[in-house]
Amino acid sequence: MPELPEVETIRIGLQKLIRGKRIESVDFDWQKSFPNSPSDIKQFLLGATVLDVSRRAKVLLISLNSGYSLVIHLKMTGQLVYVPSTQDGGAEDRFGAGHPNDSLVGALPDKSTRVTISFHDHSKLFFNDQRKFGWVRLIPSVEVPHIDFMKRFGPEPLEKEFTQTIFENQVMRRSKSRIKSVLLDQTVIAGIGNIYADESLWASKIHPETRVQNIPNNTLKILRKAIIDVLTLSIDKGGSTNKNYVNAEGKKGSYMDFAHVYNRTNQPCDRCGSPIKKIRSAGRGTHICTVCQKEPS
DNA sequence: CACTTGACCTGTCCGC
DNA sequence: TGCGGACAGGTCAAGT
Repeated sequence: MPELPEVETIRIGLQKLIRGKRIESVDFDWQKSFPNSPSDIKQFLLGATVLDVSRRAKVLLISLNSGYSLVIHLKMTGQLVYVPSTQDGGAEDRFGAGHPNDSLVGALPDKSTRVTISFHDHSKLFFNDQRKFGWVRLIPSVEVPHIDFMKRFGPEPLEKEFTQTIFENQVMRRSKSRIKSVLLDQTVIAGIGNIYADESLWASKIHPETRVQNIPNNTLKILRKAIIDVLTLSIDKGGSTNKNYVNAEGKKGSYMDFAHVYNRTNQPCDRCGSPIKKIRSAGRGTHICTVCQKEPS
């Protein structure tokens, strides 16, 4: 899915676009994408107004004045795209002049649309998901922080709580594991996925298969800073569009233009010029510079 | 324990 | 051009 920077980019967009809007109707195409009962939806979603859009890890939270929140996970291929009503600039306007190349979505709904939320002003929010792994759930807002998976998330890497001490304590909980799998563990740090794990490890010159216990403390300092820098830069660039990520306005992110290893197999390392290699680590495709990132002994 | 595999799904790309 | 297999940003459960 979208990782932290992509979800955050969507959050920023939705906050601006849908806050204060009243939900008029909801349509589904794929029951598993939205498993709540029709009566819950009728009672707590229809007619409700959007209060706020927030994020925890890779989960998006849309709180409503009914006391419920829409909790959304985009997994691998989810998109949340807002389309204004035709009166204030509809699909033709948006995708026609101006930005012909930064959009990936055409007229909506399309074949991957799973849920459509229509607002009172006739604007719409589309939840698209090619692979159907993503989901939307309606949950009482006060219960959201107590859901199992929400409680288990580690610290937010871009919040003050992500101190060097906390970071070291968290990764050392898995001191015998390989660093790449630890970075992907959402209970250690929230929000890092495959792209940003690879980028952070390249930036700190750590081989992904290194055991955490063998990483010196000063290198862990560099790694924490690399994680923060990589995620911050990506949010600044509107996230990474490798395949089908788009923001709330249907537009691509440009972080892939700044990536040093991810999806750059055989291209020269930006530091030393030797070709980037693709290996498998933690069961995932993993990109490294074999010269800069020394294999653990 | 740590780690891998399979499952959830659809689509694309690569080699034959 | 067609076909089979590998692979894709995430996460969970089950097995080694």
